[in-house]
Amino acid sequence: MSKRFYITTPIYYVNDKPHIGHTYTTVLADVFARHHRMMGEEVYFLTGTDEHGQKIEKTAAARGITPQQLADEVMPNFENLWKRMGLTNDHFVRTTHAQHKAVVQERFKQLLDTGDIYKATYKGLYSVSDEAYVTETQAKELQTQGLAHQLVELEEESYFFKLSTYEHWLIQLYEKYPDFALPDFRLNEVKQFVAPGGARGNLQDLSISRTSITWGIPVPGDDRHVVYVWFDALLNYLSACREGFWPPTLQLVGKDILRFHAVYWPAFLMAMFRQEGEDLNGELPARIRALLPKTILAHGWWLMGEDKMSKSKGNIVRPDDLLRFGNDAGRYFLLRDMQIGHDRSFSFEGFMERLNADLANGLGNLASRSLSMLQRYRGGVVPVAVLFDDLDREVAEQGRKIAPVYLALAEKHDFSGALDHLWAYLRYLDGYIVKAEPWKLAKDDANQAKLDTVLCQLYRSLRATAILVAPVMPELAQQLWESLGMAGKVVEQRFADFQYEASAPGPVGEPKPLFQRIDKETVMKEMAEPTLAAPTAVAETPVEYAPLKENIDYDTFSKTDLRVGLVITAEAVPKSKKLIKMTVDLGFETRTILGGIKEAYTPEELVGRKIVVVANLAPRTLMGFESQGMLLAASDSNSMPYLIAPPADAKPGFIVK
RNA sequence: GGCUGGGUAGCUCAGGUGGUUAGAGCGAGGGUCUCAUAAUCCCUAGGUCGGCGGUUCGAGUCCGCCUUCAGCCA
Repeated sequence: MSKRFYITTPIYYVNDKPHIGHTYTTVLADVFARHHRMMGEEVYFLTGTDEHGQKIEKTAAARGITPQQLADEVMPNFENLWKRMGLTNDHFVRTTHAQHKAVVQERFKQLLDTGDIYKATYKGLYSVSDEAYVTETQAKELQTQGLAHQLVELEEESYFFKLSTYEHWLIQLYEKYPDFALPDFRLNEVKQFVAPGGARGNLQDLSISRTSITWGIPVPGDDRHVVYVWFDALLNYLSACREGFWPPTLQLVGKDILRFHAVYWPAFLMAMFRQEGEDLNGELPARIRALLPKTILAHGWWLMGEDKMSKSKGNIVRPDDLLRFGNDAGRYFLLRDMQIGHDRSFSFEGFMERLNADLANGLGNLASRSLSMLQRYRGGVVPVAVLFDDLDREVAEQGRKIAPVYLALAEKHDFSGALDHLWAYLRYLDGYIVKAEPWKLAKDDANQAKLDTVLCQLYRSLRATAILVAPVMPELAQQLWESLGMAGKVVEQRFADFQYEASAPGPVGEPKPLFQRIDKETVMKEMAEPTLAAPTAVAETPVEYAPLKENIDYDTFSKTDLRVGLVITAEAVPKSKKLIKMTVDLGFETRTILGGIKEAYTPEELVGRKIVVVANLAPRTLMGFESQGMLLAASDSNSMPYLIAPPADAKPGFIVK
């Protein structure tokens, strides 16, 4: 039986709109899956959606539909995207699947029976505005912002998972099997969390149920409770596992959710799989280790410049931006530019430069010139290399090494390094062509054997490249494969069977451009057009409609004095996450106004903008500054604020009504 | 505040255990070839290797302090 490879992505929250982060994780998983299939392994590739929780419940209620209807409606945002991108996930799990619910309930009950889950009272600080419990750190932050009044201490009955029981085994897992979580600096963070400074007894038990939510999986035997997020979500990897594939070989996660995957998740599994007589304070049994995921791989984030992406800054990169030049181009870029584990800033220009340099000028041009010479000088029939000088020998040597080195780097999860290495080789081949000058050899009968050698080596190198990059760029690799006169599907090739010097089967085809060079300036111009006041287009995900407030009469409304204002200066308020301090010209006077829009707008982009101001609002002091008014912005509870913008020719001081 | 990890050419980054003129890719400038997708190839970057001090015959490379950025602290 061949080796098995079970790879997962996190399940994505259905309410989110897919962005480059989701795309990156899932593409990465797809590349791994394809790569391991070409290694001859049996692969099971799982992704899906997380569909429970309060947000879904609320949004659905506001729209007058059931949470399930809402989930059904938005789930395709993900599933269809992956289909459109040609991803090869073997299954798409939803936490609303009956199978999943059954497994969660069954496991919950099991752990209830073993005493790993118990009922108690949950106490914590609850943020009224966020409708969620907050952490100590978050609470402190709110207090420094003067928002302490939003916090209330709340108590509710909850089921707890005895996380503390597994501290010893967890620490052993990290110490003895450091490849359990990668990269190593992320594992360190996990260790610090479980045992800060090596201290024991820091793990607190985990609340895994809620009575305040109804949209979720009922706790077996106590349906006032619903299973809370992580015990529900993480178990998808178990509930949707295909027979015979357990445990997961590689689980991809963003760095933000590593902790849940590297602490809670193995602890849940330890609790489920442990047997009588196994000492929780002794050695971690090898039997248990073998039932836990082999590796959790945490990747970094795509940033815009220094910043995280945010919806209303208009700097969020959507899958379609990435797919603008084709699926394969996007895939290549994601894999080549992101070093796994590290953050990376995205720029559209960098994206295009990478594609031009590597795909058009690099591989595309090399294939084009090689194939064209094979056609022109040898009628498309690939000759056999017979005569080798030092340069040819070196090229052959490099050629034989390219696949082993590439595969070794890929084995270490380093596709960026592998592609980098392969492209260095392609550059080297361009140099080889210039040194060998096949166009001169062709003119001299005495040099025909030498010309054969050069053409043959180029052919072999391209064939190796087509196979190696097939998991990353399946379409482009197939096209190259066919141009080289090879039959069948390149993805059906097996790395182990590959031989650099294998003979060529058939005449090569006409060279077709593998990747069309991008005219950067034209594209940038096109993209610049539609960006106006609204930073991004309307979200595709359903808006969360807040319930209407009670009616008021006209007189009440007319007491509000709304004015057009022009932002003259703007600066971020130090130590505040949200506030920006602005000087606003109201025509008849100038005001200082503070607005909580820092997450959505930078001070620079505010200057010169016209906004709408509530001009007769009593002044209020925020973070030590007096705000003499309030600005108007639109949002739902999911989105960043969108500033309300008067038309360009409205003058400061105009009344808005 | 505690614990990590960074600050190296315009940009993105390499630089095991200290040792001659600090490297790569991209971008930019100049030149070349003509098989090729105005592609290739060659040359060109005068970088106080964040700052100060120390150890050493000799330090991006070790030590201390400072500064700054990022991550984790349920």
